[in-house]
Amino acid sequence: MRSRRAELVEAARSVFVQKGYQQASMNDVIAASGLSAGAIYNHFSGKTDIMSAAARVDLSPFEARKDELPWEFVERCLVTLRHNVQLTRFLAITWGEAVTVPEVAEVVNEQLSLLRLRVVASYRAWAETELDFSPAELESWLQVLGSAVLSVLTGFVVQASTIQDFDADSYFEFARTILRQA
Amino acid sequence: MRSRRAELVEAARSVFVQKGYQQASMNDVIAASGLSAGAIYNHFSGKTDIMSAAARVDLSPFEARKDELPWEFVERCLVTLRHNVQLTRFLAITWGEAVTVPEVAEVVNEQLSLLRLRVVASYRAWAETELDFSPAELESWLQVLGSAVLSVLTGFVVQASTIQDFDADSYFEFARTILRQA
DNA sequence: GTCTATAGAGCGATAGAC
DNA sequence: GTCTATCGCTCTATAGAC
Repeated sequence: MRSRRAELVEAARSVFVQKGYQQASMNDVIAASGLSAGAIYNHFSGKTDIMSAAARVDLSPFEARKDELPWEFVERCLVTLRHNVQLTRFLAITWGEAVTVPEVAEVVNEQLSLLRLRVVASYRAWAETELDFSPAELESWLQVLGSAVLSVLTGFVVQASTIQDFDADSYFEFARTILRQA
Repeated sequence: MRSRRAELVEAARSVFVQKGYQQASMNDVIAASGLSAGAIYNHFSGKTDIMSAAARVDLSPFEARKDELPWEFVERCLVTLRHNVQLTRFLAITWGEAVTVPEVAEVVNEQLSLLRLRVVASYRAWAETELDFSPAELESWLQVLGSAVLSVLTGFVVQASTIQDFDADSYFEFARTILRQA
């Protein structure tokens, strides 16, 4: 059974994704939770506190599976985003909020850095058995590829959220081209 | 000489980039402009109106020059962003705001679509003299390349704004690799 | 076209009962 | 741990003088 705190975070997130963090009022969050002001403030110190908790989305769908090739992993991340419009919207909102709210910035930095680590680890494991790089070459190659993958993922989120006639198919074709060129 | 309206938009933008659109109050904007509430509301119908005006940033640095190769054009866009941290931050904030504020969404959609058109036009002009595509192949290739370039640019904005130890050099190396593979 | 003053609503957060 | 009631403040926007 889910903890009350997790329940409140989920309610808050559903409000933030519709209205944005700042335009959503605590009354909105309270109404969505089905509880009362007192209940919320017993679990969170204030609005910023619940904002940073909401920003910490579940990253378990963005974890490489065993025996999954690096580009399969990344493409699965993209597919997850494509099929979860609410999540994609929420990420775009959150990244914008991170620029001006330090508590959100901390969470976003943490999560994007973790995602980069996972991507790099996936490519490293593959490269060590399949490619013939010197250690220095390998690290440099991994840095560049980390930038590439993060760009593919963040680019998808921004464009899918803001461009009206966004062409996801062209985007996937581009992504596949990038990811496989080892 | 700059119009009063443009002056007010500039003041508003300097506030929004520091505090975010919603957290900035009209009093903040009024103070930054050096004028008064009455003056602002004489030129704008309300806060949303001045927000959408501020979101419409100057795109003239993101225009291809004559005889500029496509990847030179895109790399110059990246360099412009790299050297203008305030602009990069502001774009990240604005794209987040676009998700929940229709008036901002309209501007962002318009500007990113224009940018894509410019990129595609630049690559098309080059491809027509240098490459040997059939018309159908060319259009498909341009779509994919448009996605690639927009991803490079939006990815830079998001990562530079949110990742603490963002490595711009690796990013540029990745970008150059992408853009030149025709 | 710009000013000052303020209306009127909504905000985040708290107190105290249960 | 959750409730209701409410405080004190800030917000956007307007009115009316100049």
